[in-house]
Amino acid sequence: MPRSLDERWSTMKEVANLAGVSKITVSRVLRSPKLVSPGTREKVEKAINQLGYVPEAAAGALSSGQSQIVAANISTLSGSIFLPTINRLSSVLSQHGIQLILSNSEYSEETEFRQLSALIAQRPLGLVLSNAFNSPKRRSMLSRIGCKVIEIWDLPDQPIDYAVGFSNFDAGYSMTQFLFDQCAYKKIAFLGTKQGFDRRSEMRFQGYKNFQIKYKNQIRAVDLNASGKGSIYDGTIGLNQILEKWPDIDAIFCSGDVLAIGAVCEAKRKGLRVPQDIAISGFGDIEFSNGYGIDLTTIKVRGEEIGAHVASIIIGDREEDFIENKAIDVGYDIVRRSTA
Amino acid sequence: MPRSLDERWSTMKEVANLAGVSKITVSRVLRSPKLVSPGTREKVEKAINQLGYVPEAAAGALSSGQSQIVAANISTLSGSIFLPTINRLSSVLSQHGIQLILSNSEYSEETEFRQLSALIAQRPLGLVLSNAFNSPKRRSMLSRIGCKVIEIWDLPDQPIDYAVGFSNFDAGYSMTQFLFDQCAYKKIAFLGTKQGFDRRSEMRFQGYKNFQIKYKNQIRAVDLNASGKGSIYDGTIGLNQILEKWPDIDAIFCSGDVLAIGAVCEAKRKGLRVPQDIAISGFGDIEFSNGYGIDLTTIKVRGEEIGAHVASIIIGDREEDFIENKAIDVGYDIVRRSTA
DNA sequence: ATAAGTAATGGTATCGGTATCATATTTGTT
DNA sequence: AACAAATATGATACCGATACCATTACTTAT
Repeated sequence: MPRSLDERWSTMKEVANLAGVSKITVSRVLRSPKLVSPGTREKVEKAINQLGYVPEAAAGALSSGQSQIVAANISTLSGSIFLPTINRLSSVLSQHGIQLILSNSEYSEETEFRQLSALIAQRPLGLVLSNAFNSPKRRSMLSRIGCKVIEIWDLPDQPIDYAVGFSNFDAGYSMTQFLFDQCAYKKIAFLGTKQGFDRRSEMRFQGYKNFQIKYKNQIRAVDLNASGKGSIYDGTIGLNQILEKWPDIDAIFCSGDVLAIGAVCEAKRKGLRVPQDIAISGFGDIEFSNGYGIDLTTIKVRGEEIGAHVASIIIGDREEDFIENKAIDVGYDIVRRSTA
Repeated sequence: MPRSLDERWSTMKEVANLAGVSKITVSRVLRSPKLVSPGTREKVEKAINQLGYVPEAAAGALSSGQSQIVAANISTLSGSIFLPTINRLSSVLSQHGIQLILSNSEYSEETEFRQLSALIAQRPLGLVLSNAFNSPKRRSMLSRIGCKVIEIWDLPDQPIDYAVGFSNFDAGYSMTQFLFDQCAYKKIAFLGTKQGFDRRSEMRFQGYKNFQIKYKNQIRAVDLNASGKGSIYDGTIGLNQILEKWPDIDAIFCSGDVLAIGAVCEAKRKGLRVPQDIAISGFGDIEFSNGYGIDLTTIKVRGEEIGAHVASIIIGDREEDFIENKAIDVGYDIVRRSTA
């Protein structure tokens, strides 16, 4: 039975005394029960239950030089794009008794550096980072950390350690190709926000551009620098800008779903039929892209899969997969719904 | 400068040697610099930078009996309802050098118990719980933990320790009253999911019921037990069930925004005008309630505020507020948009 | 029968900080 | 000038686990 507020938690020593064994035997019961004879194990387990003993992680970490902690620093929590990844990661780790420390740099490099120090102080088993575009300073800091560093959501050319994600360039290229070949839209525009802090949208634009150049199509792109948020409202603005500049386009590839949804709403408001008059596609497959009468054609990112891979890397149950290449490309899916 | 992979991180002792002082002085420079003379402090700081020293949290925690960790166990991450709270909490704590461990019970009591043990092992400064409805077993487990236990998002009758949230009962009552008095809808139905694992919806229903009884209005409620998810699809089903049972109703109060959005879409699909033919309100003010051509009338929960209060409690910068009552009611806002 | 091996357990040092108390120096008071 | 108080620093023990090596009791192989 656990103790009241002002008392201390019982220690391994106390459990050992109660069970009539030594500390180290208690430790073995908890960490490698196979080394302990069934009889002894039972005595110890009984003592543990009786005292409500919960081992102190700090002591174990200090002694073994190994914490049971994984730290994740992600650039944003609000947009909820990382949620499926975090969710899966947290759930798998939890099954292995590993805790997840989450910190959120809110797209600020300075904040990230400060937080990184705090995370290093925990001597985590692994460090998960969503901000895959590394400055040299950041790279050199991270390469010396001494735990598994896993960059997620994007595939940098040279992973610091491991990377799990997909290529935004490919995604941009594929969607353009899909619109052009599969759906037979021939005049495709790109609508995006160039956010200084998130170059992924830019990579998708490069994919679009590359396809267009390859097939000698005209590049029509509107860059919504001003807002930089990719909001629904931006989508409405963007649609109008594009129609003004190129009245003859038949499809718009938006760099994000929220933009796309804004564009769809605005198109409908103007009396345009989607996709007959204008087709619109997005990126991300956020929770609300499907339903609400929107039913967006988009690219689905395999967020959960990323989380599962990250967990595997940390737990170390599939080292063999990484002998050649420490980067895993989980790919993406083009989901055709009714807007394109 | 930090070391390469196979080396150890430098220790406080090494910093002390390099600076020509004792360990404890280094510790003071980091924890209470005011106790150290400026000259010494400078020497030590120089040594810290030179070695790239980052203190080991586990050792500090073990020695002081105080980790710099707060643990949060929330019932779900997917719905993103807790995100603003977690986000704010994490950001304030981070400024104080406190890390947030997040775990997710996925609405399973068994999982929660297992995770709670793992969290206790960290000897956290505070334990934040979203699952405010306590079984006696859970209560007795939690009351002995020995750190600040903070229940969030709801206000239990008897907080274990602290509570920050709002009354779902009041919210249900207020919205019904608002629809009845302010908006002058006289035949109001309630559409909800009774999820065995989340009794908050049920509390809102009780609020609705109480108001209706008080004003001798007929209680019209449809309970979508089957799905239990409160999905968009459930909303469409629910709307039809209600219209079938009570064709003359003029407003529906949905227990959640997603349900409400489903109901709005279905109403429009059937050619009903919202709110003229039927008014619909939700609960939660999720990110997509506003926009998408939905523009839902709903109850906005002050999630960020909850996070801020929780952080204050943990940091302990406002003990005075809690002398009388350890529960903080942050309230909620009724947001009138175009669906009611 | 003896050497070698395995299983089960324990003793002791140690991880890297902080608490506590002690000491030395400086400053302030009357 | 003498003593108290404040400031600055250090010595030592200790937090609660695990690592490492040692020990004992039994097996198994030759």
